[in-house]
Amino acid sequence: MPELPEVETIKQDLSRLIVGKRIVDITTDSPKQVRPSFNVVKKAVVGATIRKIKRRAKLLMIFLSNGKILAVHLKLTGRLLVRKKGEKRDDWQHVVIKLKNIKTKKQKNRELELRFCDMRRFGWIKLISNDELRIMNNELGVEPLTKEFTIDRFRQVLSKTSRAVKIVLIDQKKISGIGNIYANDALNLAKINPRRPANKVTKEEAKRLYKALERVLKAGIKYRGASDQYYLDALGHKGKYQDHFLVYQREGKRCFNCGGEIRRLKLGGRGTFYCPACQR
DNA sequence: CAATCAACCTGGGTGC
DNA sequence: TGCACCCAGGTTGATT
Repeated sequence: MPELPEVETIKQDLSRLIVGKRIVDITTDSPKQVRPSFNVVKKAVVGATIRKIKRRAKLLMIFLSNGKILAVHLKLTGRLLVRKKGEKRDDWQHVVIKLKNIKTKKQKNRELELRFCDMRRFGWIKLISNDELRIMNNELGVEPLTKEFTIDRFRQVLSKTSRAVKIVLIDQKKISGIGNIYANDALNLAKINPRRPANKVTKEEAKRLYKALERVLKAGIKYRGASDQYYLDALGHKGKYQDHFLVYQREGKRCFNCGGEIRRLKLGGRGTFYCPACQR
């Protein structure tokens, strides 16, 4: 599932592959995923040049030369693939943004396609203005791995609620970008039970969790994301963080901290993996 | 405010 | 082989 490290990996790929290219066409067989409407988006983006790619939380922002922004959310099964024109259609390919290199003239192999693929079709591409970007930004919580995310800020977030600490970690309005995989693994690394009320996490534990979050998110980026079934980077390659999962999807296996047996429970409707022996 | 749940979708797995 | 069913989990929105 594309969380912060997966989206960051794609952001790095796209920055290298498509910045400076001009959008010459866009097509879709799933117009509901293009907002506010496919025709409005098409009118706005064709002819524009891609200036910059940014990530905010689990969102990718594609900045265009005309001042507009394409925000992309991959949700559970979205992919953004860069392919050469004419390459074989990808699985679940639903939106194609056709690109041309602005400087070179007749090199056919310079024509690229940015393909939005999405098995479950929960993802979306949305044309937004700078004002709308500001609003989205304000609705999202603090971004981990930035200087704004201090230990004090983290402790303040935790202190404000008695909800389970794992629920708070994945609440995008509190802290943004963390999803199920990295929340589970960070709690294991910090040896904290996912059901612990956030405001009962001690100062020492909060410090451990803060460091654990940084460590698992950076590991996720280093290994170019976690590919279970669907996640691929922009060139269609799998990530490798799944080979380093601490507890996620490791029910019944041994905890790397203490050798205990990893269990699974439901928390906030989602699968939660933890080691009952060392996460208290 | 918090908890629960349906909805948005599709494919993989299971049991009959 | 077919079919009904459940499950995966990011996000929104309705309900309790």
